Amino acid sequence: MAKKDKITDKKRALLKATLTLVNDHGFHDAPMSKIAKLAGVAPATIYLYFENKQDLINTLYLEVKSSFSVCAFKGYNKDLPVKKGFEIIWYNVADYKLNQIDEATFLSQCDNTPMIDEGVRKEGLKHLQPLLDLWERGKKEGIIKPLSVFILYAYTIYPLSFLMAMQERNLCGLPKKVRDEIFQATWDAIKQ
Amino acid sequence: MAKKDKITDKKRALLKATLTLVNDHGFHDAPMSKIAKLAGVAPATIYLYFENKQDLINTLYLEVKSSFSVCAFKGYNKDLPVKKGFEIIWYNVADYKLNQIDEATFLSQCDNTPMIDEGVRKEGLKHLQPLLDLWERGKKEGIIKPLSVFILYAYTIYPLSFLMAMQERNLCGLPKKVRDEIFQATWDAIKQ
DNA sequence: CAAATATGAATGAACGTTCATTTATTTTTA
DNA sequence: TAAAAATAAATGAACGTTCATTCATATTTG
Repeated sequence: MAKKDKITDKKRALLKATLTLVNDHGFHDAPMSKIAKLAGVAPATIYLYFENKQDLINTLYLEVKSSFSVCAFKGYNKDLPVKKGFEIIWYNVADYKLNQIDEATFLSQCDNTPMIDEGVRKEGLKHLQPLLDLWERGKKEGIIKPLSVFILYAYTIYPLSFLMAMQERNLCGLPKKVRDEIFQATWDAIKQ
Repeated sequence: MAKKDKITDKKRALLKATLTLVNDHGFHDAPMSKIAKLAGVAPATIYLYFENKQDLINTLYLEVKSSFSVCAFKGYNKDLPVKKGFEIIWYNVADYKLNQIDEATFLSQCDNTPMIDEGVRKEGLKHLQPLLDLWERGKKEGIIKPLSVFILYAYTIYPLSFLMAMQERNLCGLPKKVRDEIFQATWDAIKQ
């Protein structure tokens, strides 16, 4: 294995370990010592790859947010009809939230605590632009209600976070048939 | 002032201080020393009213959750027609989330981090029973889609948490007219 | 005055971070 | 190419600080 790859490997192991521990116990109950141990590395080694704990968390946040966006827009292009395009993105997001549970749980936690620096959080929002554009087009074409993007987001993407958490606690299963019902509810909420 | 009331006062001050500090910095960045100082009390005094920090947090959670429920069902009774009853509850919840911001923010944080013991969290859910009963009746009468309570919750109550957070960050205003639009989206999502 | 209430200082454990070394790898030299 | 030198990567122990909690003492109350 080339030298460059090895470096990346250790960094990745640290990010993964942080994800796991923060999910299980929260930011401040995920001590650097445990992160290091789980990543198979000495505590001091973390500081070769990250400035400090906050930098580690911020980096992880942007990394995960970015991978989320890549998934969200797989198979999507802006020339598709509004409903079809929305359907593709929505199911992508649903798949992500229900399969990449660790990553999705981490993002939920970040969105609801003062864990992430506000600037970094803004940075992570940029990835969603294609969806905002799609909504804008849908409104112009009279297909989607003239609601703000925040409301559209609150009713199409955000509920999935809740359902993911419920599934994770074994309170609620979400097979394909149910996901289709959920999509219908989503569409009913935002369609004109 | 009677003795009993004084005790209650100090306890209340401690709970309020905890709420504020946890909202601003998160559970583990809200040290007992600062909680005590903000409540105008010596650190040791906390332990006269609470077993330990986790007990303080759990108590606060149940307290807030309970006051939330009281608000949610104000003016509601189970003999109202399904849509009317739902409308009353929904607007109550919306008012709570948009006015009692500190309490609502705290609950959001609790719902998305491992801050609260799982047992205590289950305890806090019981208060919502009248809404679950209303949904059940709505389904029987063919007014509401036959979805699980989790999905109904995800599409009617949960989005308000997101919109509250956005309003709090000054990213989005929510005047009466917009709240009415949001209610319409909610109803479209769950109505048969 | 005795019981209840409250205190501030003290305690030990745990934390993030640093630092003097060691170990591994790469480059230079003969 | 093989030994020597230089550099990079990684380490574990140690530091100063902060934390939740306790305790001996003081104040308030009935």
